[in-house]
This record gives sequence, structure tokens and C-alpha cells, in this order.
Amino acid sequence: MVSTPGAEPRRITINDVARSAGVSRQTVSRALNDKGEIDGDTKQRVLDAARALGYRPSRFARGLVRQDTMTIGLVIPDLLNPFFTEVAAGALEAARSRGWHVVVYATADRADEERDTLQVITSQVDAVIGYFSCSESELESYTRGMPVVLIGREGRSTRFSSIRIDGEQGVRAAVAHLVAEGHNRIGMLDHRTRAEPSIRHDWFTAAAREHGIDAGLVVDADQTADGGGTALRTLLAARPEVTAVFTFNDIIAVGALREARRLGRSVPRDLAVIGFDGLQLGALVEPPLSSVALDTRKLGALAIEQLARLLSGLGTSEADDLIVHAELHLSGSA
Amino acid sequence: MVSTPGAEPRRITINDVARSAGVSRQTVSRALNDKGEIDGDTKQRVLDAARALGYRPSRFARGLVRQDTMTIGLVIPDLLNPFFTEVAAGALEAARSRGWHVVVYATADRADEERDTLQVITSQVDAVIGYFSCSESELESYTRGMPVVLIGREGRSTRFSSIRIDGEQGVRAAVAHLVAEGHNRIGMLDHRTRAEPSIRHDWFTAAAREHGIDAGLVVDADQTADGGGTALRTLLAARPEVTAVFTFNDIIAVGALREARRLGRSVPRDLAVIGFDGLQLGALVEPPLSSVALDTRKLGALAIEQLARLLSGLGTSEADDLIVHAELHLSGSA
DNA sequence: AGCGCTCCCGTGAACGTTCACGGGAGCGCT
DNA sequence: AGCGCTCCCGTGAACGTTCACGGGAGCGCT
Repeated sequence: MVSTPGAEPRRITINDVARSAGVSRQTVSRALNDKGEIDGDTKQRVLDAARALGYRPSRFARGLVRQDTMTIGLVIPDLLNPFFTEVAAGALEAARSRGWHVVVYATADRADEERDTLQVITSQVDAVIGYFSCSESELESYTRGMPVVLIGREGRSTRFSSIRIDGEQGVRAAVAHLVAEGHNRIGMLDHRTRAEPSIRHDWFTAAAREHGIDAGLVVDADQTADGGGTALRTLLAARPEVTAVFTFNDIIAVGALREARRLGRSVPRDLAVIGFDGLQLGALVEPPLSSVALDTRKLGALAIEQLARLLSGLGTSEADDLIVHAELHLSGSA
Repeated sequence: MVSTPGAEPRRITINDVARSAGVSRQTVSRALNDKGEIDGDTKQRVLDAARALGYRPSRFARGLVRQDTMTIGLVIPDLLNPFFTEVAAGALEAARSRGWHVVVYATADRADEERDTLQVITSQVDAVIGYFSCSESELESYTRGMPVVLIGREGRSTRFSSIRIDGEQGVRAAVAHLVAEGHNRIGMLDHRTRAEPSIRHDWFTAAAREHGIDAGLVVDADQTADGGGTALRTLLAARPEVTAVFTFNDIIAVGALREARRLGRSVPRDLAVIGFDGLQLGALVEPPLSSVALDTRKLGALAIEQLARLLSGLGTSEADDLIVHAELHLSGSA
């Protein structure tokens, strides 16, 4: 047998093992899957042959015939942002308890990567959980009827199920706390998704107006610690009278904390800071971060649960939307 | 047509769509995969039928016939530990650029979960990258000839390829720096893997002996911030004369930093701290963490590269072992 | 009219595995 | 001897898709 140069090697199949061991493919299958109805010596001979040939079963052929494996795609912008990894941890745990597999895709928070991911994901998984920035119609055109659960975003059509984060009361409590502490110049470091202010910004505005204070002290920030620092500097340069900030999330808040220190502002004495998310990270910085906190692990787990509901054919309705509540947790920074 | 109660619904296949649209399965395939050789009206009719029936192609059947998708399993102990997510981020990025898919498994640092994962992973992926704590023989019995790349661990047999972290020089530099700063009671907060002291501990011991200082001031710590805090308290309670600590990793160091503050010890004045890993997290705490730093993203990317080499049939040898060097990066904490 | 070409569409085969079923060999019991 | 049972093992079919190939219809040109 001469190997043709450049020809890719043919895959070793169960039939090759069967031939090598002098048995049928069914006997090979029995040996490899620890089924009964096989002689001990035969089994060993088959196993040896399989090892010698470097045989590895095709998961596609196996999956085709026994339709029991469930694989879901988890799409998140960034693995370096603890919020998403905490959510992912919750989702992975919930998936594991169901025996589901999770393929993780990181989109680097870029629209083109998100599209690439959506393009490819549909042929790789049975359902999708994700944090998407593209429009619902675009999402629909890629997922084409595949079950999808959106995280932290309102599903406007009934096409998608979603897990919503309700922080309205929490943000109101945060602003009320700051006002009670004597602050009346409260800024916000927002994060714009899809070129529009966030819902968290809406909550902040409403709460500020309730207390009759200026709701316009808002600066947009990148979703990183550096972004938070830069945004705080910008805000304080323009409006030095600000004595407290509420931030879109904890990452931004931590960056603001660091920047305040660099600017010589003591937290919370000279500047109070309240974040959003309640990440574990907040307990590691100095002072510990006050935050409108939610259960990130539960968020991920709920998404998996909702997916299970969808897959069992219950469909989705407005009432199906699940909610995670975020509440004010006070620590050292405010 | 009466649906039998309890009978699971038969999967909708390409043939159902073909029948519904009044065409052959090949025409359906053409419509769905945007191939040519199909009339515009026909294509639309097929697409409508597919949508109406809720048809979704079987990835197994598709994968079986066109053998082009590559899926690798990434096994890490914990998604909540930034070290692993940074490595995972590097691996995901490298995999994406090759068009590979990555299934992530978190083992919660428990031996039984790790075994479960290994059990299940072999039928789900084409190759494995991971941070394992079980023995190589055990690993071999599960992976059975599948390509495996170990991260941050010496492969003792030639069966596995590995990406090693070389921090010997970095740790020596760290100890030298501390000694130069006048410290001669330097402790270590170690993390025991598989019930034996770590290699990092060996490096520390060697470096301490070079300077003729006590290398026995070692306490074992859990791989968490809380674990680091507890370990520091234990160490200082027993040996209050300690003025500097080197830690197994940055997470432990960050916990130690926080605990030092609680104990009223100013860092670095009363206690110098040097971690290991060089995580982004280190730049967020106060004071910023000095660390024997390595390129975690590169670590993940190298693992994927090594896997590519294995899969192209080059096999593995001792010389194939890839190395990431860790070097001392000084910041505020030492 | 005949030829070639383009545009569509369909049929058999193949991918690699497990399932369902059949059946032979050997043994013990009546 | 005949029967039933257990222990093994093998063959056809099926899973659901894409590939390779064949071929009809229609049109333009000579």
C-alpha cells in the first residue's frame, strides 16, 4: 500500500478495528461501550487492536444514532469581565446537572465577531444562551427557529425568551441612600450599548428626579476598569462639585475607585461610589464596593432553566420572562 | 393523525420539509445552504416550509458527512478564578482564529467532577486541553489516545504534551528583591495540589536558601482570596516577625493584602507582598500587586498551538514541551 | 432540425455508528 | 435424544445529511 503524497489519511473506523481483531463491527462496539454479550478474551483483543490502530469513535456517527446529547452555545462578550464569567459559571453548573454540554463563544464585544459567531453557532449547538448586542431581527435571521434565551436584555418580540435584570428598586435605593448621606450632586458613569443610553441610566434618571436633583451628570464609559477611571476623570474635570457617582457596573466602579485615589479624593469621604452587579471583585478592593447587587450565578442558572422549558415545548410568552432582582448592598465605598 | 400520549415527537427531518415543499431533499439542502442550482421561487418555498415546520438540521448528520468541524474540550477547575479565565480567553481566541470550537468544562476543583468530565468529554470532543489534578495513568485511561495538552504541569510521560510555566528565575528575583529591601523573615502562602507542596514552593525554598534565610515559614492556603487571608493570619499569629510574603498566586496575594489591612499592617511598609501570575486583578487593588507575572493569554494560545501540532501528526517529545516564562513585575505591594 | 449550453432538479450512495434481531455452540436436565 | 437456556457473535437497517452524478426542459444558434 503506497500512501499518496498530499492525500489526507483516511479516518480509522470501527470496521478497521473489526478487521484487525477478526470480529464484526458490532463486537467492537460492544467492547468499547462496555456492553455485555462479549467474551473477556475477545474484548481484550478488540481493545488492543483499537489502541494499536489509534481508533477514536466518531462523535457524529454516535450522536446521529443515539440522540441523547444536548449541547448549548453560550455567547458572551468577554471572558475577562468577571460579570460574564460569574454568569457563565452559573450556567455551566446548571448545564452540568442536566448533563448538557456548553460551547462558549467570546465575541470581544465586537459586532462582526458576534455575527461570525451566530453564523457558525447554528450548526454546532441545539440551543443558544447569550448576551447579544445585535438587533432581534438579525438574531432571528441567524438562529432560525432555534431556541434562544437572552440575558440581561428585554426581549421585545415573543420570538425570544429572556432573563431580565430588575434593578429599578435597587437603583432607587442607591440614589436615596446617597441623598440621605447629604449628596446632591450625583454623577453616573454609564455604558452605552448599541449607541443608546442603558436602562440602568433610565432608572438612575428617574430616581434622581424623584429627589429633585440634577440627573444630567452622565458620562459614557468603556466596560473596563480603565474605562471607568477615564470617565470619572472626565466627569470631575467638567463638574468638580460632584461628590458621588453611580456606575453602570462594578468593573467601571472599581476603575473609578482607583482613579479617585489617584486624584487624591478619599472614598467615601470625598467621593461616594456605588456600582451595579455585586461582583466578588467588589469585596477585594479598598474600600469594599457598595453595589446594586444581583445573583449572577442564579442569572446563568435561570437561563439554562428557561432553555429547558423552551425545549420541552412549552414555548415562550411574556409571562415566561424570568427576572433577577438587584438590591442595594452597602459596603465601604458609599 | 393521532399523537400517542407520552410518545416523544419524531424529529423533523429534511425529508419532511421536502415533502411539504414538494421537492427532493437535495433541493432542500441547496436552499438551506445557499448553494446555487436552485430557482428563486423554489428556494423561498422551501425556506417557508422549513420555517413552518420548525425544521433544524441535525449537526450530527451534517458533521458526519462533511468532516470539517474541530471541537476541543477545555477543562479548568474554576471559572471564578481569573487565572483560568485569562488562560481560557487566550485559548478561545486562538481556537477562533483556526475556526475551532471550544467546549468548556469546569470541575470545581473536585476529583469526582474531574473524573465525570473526563468520562463524558471523550465522546464529545476531538482533543483536550486542561488543568488536571488526577494522575497521568488515570488521565490516559479516560482519554485513550486522544490528543491532550496539559497546562501548567509537567508531563512526566511522553504520552501527554504540556505547556510549562517556568518561574524559577522570577521567584529568585522576587526573593532577591525582598532581601535587598531589608527583609530576612520571608513567609510563603503555598497552595498544595494533590497533597504535595507546589513547584513554586520548591523555587521559593531554593531561592531563600541561596540568601541564607529561613525557608520554613510556609502555610498552605486555599486558592481563593479568603484562603489567602486566613493563611496570612495563621502565619502572622505563629510568626509575627515575618515582614514579607510570597504567595502561590495572585488570588491568594490579594486576600493577604486585604487581611494585612484588617490586621493594621500597612503594605508594603509593615508587610511586603509578592504574588504569582500577574493577573489584571492585581492592578485593581490597593496597593497594586507586585507579582511574578506570566502572559496568561499566551499560555492558553500556546496550548491550542501545541494541539494543532499534535493533530497534524507531529507527535510529542520532550523538546516539544512549550514554556511560558514568569518574571518579576514590581508594583506597589513590595 | 439538430446541437450545445444553461438552468434546475432528483436519485443512489456514502459518512460511521448503534439497534434490533437472528442464530449457532455448548451445556444441563428430563 | 430432545429441549431449553445461556453465552457469544454477526448482519441488515437505520440515524439525517451532503456528494456525485445523471438528466430533462428550454433556449439560442447554425
